[in-house]
Amino acid sequence: MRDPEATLRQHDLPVTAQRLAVLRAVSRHPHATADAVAESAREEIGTISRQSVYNVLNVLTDKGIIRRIQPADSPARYEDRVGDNHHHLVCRSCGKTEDVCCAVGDAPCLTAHSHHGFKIDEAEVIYWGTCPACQQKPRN
Amino acid sequence: MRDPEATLRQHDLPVTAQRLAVLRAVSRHPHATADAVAESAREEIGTISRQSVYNVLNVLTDKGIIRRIQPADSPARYEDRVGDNHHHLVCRSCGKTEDVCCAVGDAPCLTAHSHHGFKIDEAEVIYWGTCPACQQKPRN
DNA sequence: ATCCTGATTTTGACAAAGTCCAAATCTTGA
DNA sequence: TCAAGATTTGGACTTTGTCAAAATCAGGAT
Repeated sequence: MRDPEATLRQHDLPVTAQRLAVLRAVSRHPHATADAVAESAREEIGTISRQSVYNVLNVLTDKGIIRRIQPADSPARYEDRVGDNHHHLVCRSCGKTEDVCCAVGDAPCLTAHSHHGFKIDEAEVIYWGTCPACQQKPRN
Repeated sequence: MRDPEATLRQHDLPVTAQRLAVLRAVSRHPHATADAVAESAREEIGTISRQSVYNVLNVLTDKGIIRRIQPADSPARYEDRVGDNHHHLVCRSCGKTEDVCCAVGDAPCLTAHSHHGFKIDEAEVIYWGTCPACQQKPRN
């Protein structure tokens, strides 16, 4: 993220230490959970309440400044890479998450066309697998 | 589901009233939540503990007899349509869920190929949108 | 048909991830 | 510098699900 402060102002959000810290934490740690964001933010500004972390993450998500992803069996994760339609690759065993550029973003199966009368606005793809590190470890 | 009892036996699962009731509930109500399954099962057999509902749903899922889907902002949902690679269409507003046959199941973007060294075993797709009923209602 | 053994069910406590609310504090614009 | 409205905080609470121990049940052997 270029300039967190400018980003906040552009979206008419008062600039606070908490918001800057959370925004930078998300920027530094793509796919971090709220908990991890809180930890990272605390390293920067000393202290921030759990509720504020959620408040900030929610408002940033609502404004489209960050994106929330919610894979099964994982708390929500956040990233500041927004505006493209990239997808995710998640390790079933440890939760490690990687970005994946959709090779054929406009393939028929991913195009938001009408089905059952729904107005479709997004096709979300999650690739499930096992990361290199977990492939080594004995399967528990 | 053809014969719930036979299905249980085929998987070496002792047949119990609770398992039959849960299995039939999932069959009758595709995409039902654990809570909805419990309600439906109770209509059939009078009473079943919350824990048993979870026990049964978990064992059936582990055996591959039913499938669990976990869309963002929704409790887990269950369906007995397994073995094909169909995807889901979910209403952002009310959670209504529909099955979607992937038009191009083997499109490059959905093929489980290697990325970042991960061993990929599944590509999960969720289409997000607004269902017909919610398109009518005023947007709150 | 009855009994034994291991599996299943039940009950109640517990855990994780978030949200709600009211009071205190801070940002911003005048 | 100040007031007004927005943000932050702390604590209680909710939802969804799991853990553990005791009670009960299913299925095979007698």
